[in-house]
Amino acid sequence: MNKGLIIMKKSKNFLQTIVEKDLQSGKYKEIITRFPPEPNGFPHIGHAKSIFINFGIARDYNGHCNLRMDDTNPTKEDTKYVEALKDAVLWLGYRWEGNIHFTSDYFTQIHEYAIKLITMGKAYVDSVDEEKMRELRGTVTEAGKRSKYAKRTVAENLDMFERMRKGEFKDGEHVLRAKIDMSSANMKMRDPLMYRIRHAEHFRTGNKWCIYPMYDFAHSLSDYIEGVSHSICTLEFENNRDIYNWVLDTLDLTPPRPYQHEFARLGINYTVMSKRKLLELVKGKYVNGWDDPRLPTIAGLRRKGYTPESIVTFCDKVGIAKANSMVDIAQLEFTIRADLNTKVPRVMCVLNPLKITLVNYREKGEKLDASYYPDDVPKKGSRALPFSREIYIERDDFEENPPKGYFRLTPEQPVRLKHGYIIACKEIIKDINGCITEIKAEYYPTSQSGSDSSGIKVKSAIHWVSADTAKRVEVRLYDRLYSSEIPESIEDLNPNSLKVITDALIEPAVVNEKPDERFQFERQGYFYADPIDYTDEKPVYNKIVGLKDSWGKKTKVTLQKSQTKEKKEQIDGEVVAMTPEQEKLFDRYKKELKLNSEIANTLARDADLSAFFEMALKVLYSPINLANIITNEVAREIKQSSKDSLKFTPNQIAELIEMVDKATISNKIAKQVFEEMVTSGANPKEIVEKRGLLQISDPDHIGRVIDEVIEKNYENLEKFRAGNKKLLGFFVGQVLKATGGKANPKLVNQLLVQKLG
RNA sequence: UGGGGUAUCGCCAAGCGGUAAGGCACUAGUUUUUGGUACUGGCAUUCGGGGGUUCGAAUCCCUCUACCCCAUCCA
Repeated sequence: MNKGLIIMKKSKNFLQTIVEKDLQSGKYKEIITRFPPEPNGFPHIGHAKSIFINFGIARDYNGHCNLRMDDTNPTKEDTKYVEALKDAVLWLGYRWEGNIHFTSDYFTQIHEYAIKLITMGKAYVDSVDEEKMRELRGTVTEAGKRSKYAKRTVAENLDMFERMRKGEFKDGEHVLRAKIDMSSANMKMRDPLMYRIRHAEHFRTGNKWCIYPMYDFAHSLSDYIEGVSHSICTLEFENNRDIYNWVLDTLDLTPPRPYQHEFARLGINYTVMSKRKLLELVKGKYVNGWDDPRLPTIAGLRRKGYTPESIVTFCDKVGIAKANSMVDIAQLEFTIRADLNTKVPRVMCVLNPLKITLVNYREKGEKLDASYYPDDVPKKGSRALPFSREIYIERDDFEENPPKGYFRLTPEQPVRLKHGYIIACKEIIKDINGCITEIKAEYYPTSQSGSDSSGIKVKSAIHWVSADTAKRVEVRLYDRLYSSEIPESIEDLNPNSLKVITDALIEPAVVNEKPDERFQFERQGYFYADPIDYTDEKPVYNKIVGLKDSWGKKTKVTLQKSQTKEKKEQIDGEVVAMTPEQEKLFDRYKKELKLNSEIANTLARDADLSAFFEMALKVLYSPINLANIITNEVAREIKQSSKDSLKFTPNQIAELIEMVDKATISNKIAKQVFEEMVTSGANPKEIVEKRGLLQISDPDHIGRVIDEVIEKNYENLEKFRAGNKKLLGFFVGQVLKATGGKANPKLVNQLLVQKLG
């Protein structure tokens, strides 16, 4: 892997956090991940993200990553896709551990696990048809029902399952289902299918099996069999996590076992990523095959000229999180530009030629020495660049009636030929239609690049080729595939996504010397010698990406974005009404105990909470403080664990609040103490005593600490005095930190305000 | 509609009670024989909305809203 270029992000993503925690706690001694695609389509940049995550985490934490083909559906999968998947991983620079794995390698073991589940009474053979099954499954709001076949005995199930395996039944006649819960709120848990009959030839196991395990069953077990520690997948599998856990838990396997974690899949605007849509584009010949450079497939990106490093960098830069997101294609384009900028030679190629005759130049040409790299790219190399009386420049680089701010050649404005001379326009030749066919110009003999003594100032240097030696080449200009940011259908395709120029003119060294396969065509963009269609007779270059073009942007009609970001008015929904009992409680809390409405409301609506509160209140009559901590802190713990497993009691909470009331400890400390009560179940007073958490309310003491803090943070003091009042919080924090959180924060605040003035 | 998720700048994304990181995009300027690159500066008084707790809240509590996923014998 190219070490120098890729600078990885500093901040950790949530998966790395999980992995580190698991490593630290000793849950796993090695991190094992896997990249588990189904070989039923060509990998795209979304797969690259998954590859980056799985292989990347394995590498970062000295573990390993398996490449596993999830081949449980013989009717869809094919070996040609496994080759494409292998290529993608390798090309991106990753190596998998050992051989490639296949879920089909585990069919025998998975089958045994299925039998075990049947024996445990946790799985059964169902024999209803598809339609009936759907009906029985219920809906998201209504519970489902089990079919009558769920009552089959273990022996019967064993027998039926064996007959399924032996091929005694036709497709769809029977299935094996896990016996979980037909009324589960999670639809995925309503007795999910484990096995179905498929009399089809599998590309690896041939006709050995006619029953195949379903994803949920096979995937969890394959992960387990491979010793995977972190099973990382995309968000849409969140609901499947319950089955994943169910399978591994009920089988009671020897630990350690894998756990599933989900991240958001990659979305990029102006393109599509779904297998279905990609297939449609290829099948419908909207593009030229899976490696069409306009496609976001790995093969396409690769053929277009993207480097693997740039794609890995891109994956790293967009980050890994759980929010559905749509990354701007500009981000990808930036990454490849940044990569290529420091790597590839600059050459000149004229896409749309305009002939220039240098009327004062001699008949015989000359060779100019031209570096392949600009000064800011630390690479060496140059070529002899032919120059002659007749040259071609880009049609865009001449304007008869230039707009304001135009830097290139005009009747009045001279321009430099990159690596060559300065020229000035003398005469414009037009055809009968008024179309410019040629420019007669003069060159300044003393203006040669590198030894210019002409003293002429030009606004820009343009690219060109010498007419006698230029080579004709094909250039394929690619633009984004879709013209709409979030494409819906074929109608959104960009009709100009491919523009082929068959007669571009390139300087000869590019095809003769072939200094590289990727180039920057000076002032235009990065190009790649097409790996398939390129021949010495007919060189073909693909446009990888254009250069940033701030002139083009300026001249284009500025498409205005409505910058009036009017805040959308948010309509609040109805809050569920209180029951009469709750209402009564609410009134008492509010009127009698003087709690504020919000606290009273929360308390009154939650029976567990109010019960806890009432008990604490009997011990200590300090309704407001008690209610506050109970609704804001205790509530969380009550919600998480069932009431009885709480490690602390209402008595202890009362005890804690008593200390707050007496100003023995501050609110801040009270929260700290509470945290410890939650985990250890110790008595609050003991905690305070043991850890010496008594509040410091001595102004002199605090004052001394403040002075120290101010001294250490002189810069911030300046800023504060200059008007950055937010910094007060910073100072309070520092003082509190210095006293181990024990200083009385109110006092700290007061004193700080005085001292900072 | 039940369940599971997610909301921090135009687009990504850190942040885990104490000064709202960073990148892309945008923008202004410097350098430049690429209108490129590089460099410098500007880009969130505010974290989906509203309340509450706290000396102090993007972070804790309550509540509402929006979006995504789940009712394939696909993965």
